[in-house]
Amino acid sequence: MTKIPDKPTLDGIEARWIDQWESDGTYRFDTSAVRDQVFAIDTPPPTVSGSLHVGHVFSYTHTDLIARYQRMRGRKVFYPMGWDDNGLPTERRVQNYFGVRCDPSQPYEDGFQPPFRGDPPKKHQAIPISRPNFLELCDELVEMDEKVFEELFRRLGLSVDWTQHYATIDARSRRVSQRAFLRNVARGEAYSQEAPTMWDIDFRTAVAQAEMEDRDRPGAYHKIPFQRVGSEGAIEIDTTRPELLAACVALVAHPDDERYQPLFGTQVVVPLYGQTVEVCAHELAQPDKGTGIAMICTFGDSTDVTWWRELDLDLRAIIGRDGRMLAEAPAGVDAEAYSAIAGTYPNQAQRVVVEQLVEQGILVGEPRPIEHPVKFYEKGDRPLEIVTSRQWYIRNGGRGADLRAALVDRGTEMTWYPGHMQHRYDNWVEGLNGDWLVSRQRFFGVPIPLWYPLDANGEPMYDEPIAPSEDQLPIDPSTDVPDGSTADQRDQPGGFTGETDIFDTWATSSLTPQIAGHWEEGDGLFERVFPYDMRPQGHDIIRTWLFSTVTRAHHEHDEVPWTNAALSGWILDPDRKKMSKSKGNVVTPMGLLEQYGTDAVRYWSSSARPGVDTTFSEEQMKVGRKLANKVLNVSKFVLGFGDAGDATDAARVTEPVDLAMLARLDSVIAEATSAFDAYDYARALERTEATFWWFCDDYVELVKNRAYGTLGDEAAASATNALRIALGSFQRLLAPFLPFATEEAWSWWHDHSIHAAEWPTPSGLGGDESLLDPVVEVLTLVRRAKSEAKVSQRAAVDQVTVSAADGAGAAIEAGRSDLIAAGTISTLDVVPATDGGPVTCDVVLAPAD
RNA sequence: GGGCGCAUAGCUCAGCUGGCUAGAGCGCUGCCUUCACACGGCAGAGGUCGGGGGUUCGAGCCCCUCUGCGCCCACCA
Repeated sequence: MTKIPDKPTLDGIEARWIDQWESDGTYRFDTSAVRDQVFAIDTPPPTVSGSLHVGHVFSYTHTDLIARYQRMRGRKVFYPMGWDDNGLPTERRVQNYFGVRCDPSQPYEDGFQPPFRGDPPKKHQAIPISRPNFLELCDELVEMDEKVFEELFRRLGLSVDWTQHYATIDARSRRVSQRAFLRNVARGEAYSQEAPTMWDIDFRTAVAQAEMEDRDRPGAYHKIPFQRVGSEGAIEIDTTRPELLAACVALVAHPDDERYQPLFGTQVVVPLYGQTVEVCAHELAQPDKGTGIAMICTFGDSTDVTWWRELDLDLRAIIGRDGRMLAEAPAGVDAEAYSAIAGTYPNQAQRVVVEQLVEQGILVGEPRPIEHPVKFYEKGDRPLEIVTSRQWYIRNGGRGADLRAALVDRGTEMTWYPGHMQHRYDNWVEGLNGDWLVSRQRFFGVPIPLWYPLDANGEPMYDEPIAPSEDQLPIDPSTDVPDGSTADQRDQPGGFTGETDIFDTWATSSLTPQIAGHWEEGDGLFERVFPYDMRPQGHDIIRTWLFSTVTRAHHEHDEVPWTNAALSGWILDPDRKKMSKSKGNVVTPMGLLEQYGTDAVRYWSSSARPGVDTTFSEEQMKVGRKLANKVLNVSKFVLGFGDAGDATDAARVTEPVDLAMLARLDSVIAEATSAFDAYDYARALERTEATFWWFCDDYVELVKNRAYGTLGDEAAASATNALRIALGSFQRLLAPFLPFATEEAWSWWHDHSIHAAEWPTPSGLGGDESLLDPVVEVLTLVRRAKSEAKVSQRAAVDQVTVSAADGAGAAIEAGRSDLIAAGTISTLDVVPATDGGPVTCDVVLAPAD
């Protein structure tokens, strides 16, 4: 217990309590707790290489509200924190920050110093460095970034147990990720395959379906005739990608299309390049699109892949991994014609091809511009191409109806907040069109833990991968050697070669429950936390993080990884514009916390309903600051009555008015509790806050004279005990939202943290809640009379005549002495309302002195 | 093309299974420097609940329909 300050203030409150909580271990997880006592949270690991923004403050506050509530309900809260630091975003940030790029052909340089640490000049040419040097810089930058994130999250008051943290690149994460994958391989849930895949030509890596997005891009239909073989005439097709004519392997129309039925099975000649292709039939061809007949290229889009596979067509690839047209013309294609586009990018090739078509009089009419959706990697700048390569996949139902149905069912085994978010999950799973591509041709990530034997010719035998044993994990197959082999057998015929690909970041972050819970690490933690109680996350990553986590848990544990999914909404700019960057004064999360105070910013976050997109509002933060201030001031006032200490005596609360207040408080406790149980923290706050202001503005004003002792000791004791009981409840009801102000005020009369205190329960004293409304109504009418007369609220009143119906009249009688004191009233008469209408007042002010 | 969400005061939003006169905060207007709080308090003005139908004793809430905004998904000829 500390002394109540004369002038309570919110300034500097955060630093003090953050230190206190840390040294007291207030939020430390009890590792001896049994599963039933535990509330486990699968915290989203933020991408540390990204910038901090108010969205972090927003959604992480929501999780913390639930954590604090559950802790006060007596649950042992498992609330870890992770950092998502592996993967492409980190690589990109390292390149931009240090002015380097990874070139695996470079030798390692001991003690390498990058040319820059932050902000290389725009003209700077990135310096190529070795993969190990590059990874060292990744580690260095990630460590810096994580410090900044941790500082913000601590300042935000997150009740995280910081001893339970992980990073998706750390040894435990690599071990868990590799172990889970190897088990997938052993059970046949993961497999490798040489196949056409979506490919980003700038990052030079394969991309999964979940990471693709459509962007509208201008294009143009080009009408091109294909001469028929062995008969007169030509077939006209429309294409937006004339540069792929060299890759054309067939034409295709719908089998029911009468225009083309006579042509099925006949041959046509591809313009410019001369290869002969067949006219085929397939249901995916759309008669109403273009001319109703399309050219199939390997590969222009994913439909081409389907046609190629199902119609068993030739492969005539022309786009390489670097996105350029291959140097050599494919089989059957006129080499001289092809040489005009060899080595160019697709957009350059298109210009060349269209010129040739025009010069030779082949193109029919003018190209017709259109706007059409084009597939992009969500982090990429140029359209995805389709390139054939060997990749690893994990089955996710995209190629199997049974698994797909099972994963849809998993969605029904958890409760979604808000409920309609489940539609997005169903939508996504049901729309999958391939298994989950987990391998990436990148550098900073968890290595795929496999080697391949090399045959006598030095060719890898991909179907017979060599796996390490689980006790060897984590490994890096590019430096580690499989059991029974020696380092000098690496890359030698008859020897082995290491897998060079790494996992996509989602392949590891899909295992956050296993990583945070120390799955198979032998310390018994996992059994205490899995399946988790809550997965909080943004609705934008349902198709990635949420779905992939469900998939991994389904394969490994045959269970859902958690029972409740809580989805956060987005932050919108008040002007519906880009968040303030253009306005010069960038809004940084830390700046907001410093300007308004943490509690105020948390209040704004807390007032947003779960899953609802919310306007960024500094006004709301001001309101929050006001509320936090009020908590301090009313606490000081209430605790100023009577003895110090936390003792209250409910038995001494005897006045009907006081019992009525506690009855109202009981209702609010019940409402807030059930709202929190349904993850609706915003409703809990709204109900609590409204009642708290009513308590401060009306109830306290009404009874404070009595509390001072003007009506005797018994009456005073009733008021002061009721005030203290209510104060203790309000402080605890508000504690999840305003952890700092409530802790401060609580400390004035308690020895232990409010955040370890028990969630309030209804007093059950049986007061009549309806009693106070008529009393407060009279108080308001008296205040109005004074306000309209433009006199001080302290001004004396000679006579108040209240007209009220029976019930209201009785209530007002119960509050008579408090009303007289609060309103400075000499005579208060209550008369029955003649028409049973609302309470009215005739107020006669005392003459001014 | 399929799916989902939103539309209530000038602004941001509550209004949970239909039920007294539709609420809050901000903003606005007026007043009060009252012994917890001027980072304050008191009071006031302000709404045909997006349009149109329907069910019902009764609709902001349920049904149909239209309009506008936003999001998710879909094979890019």
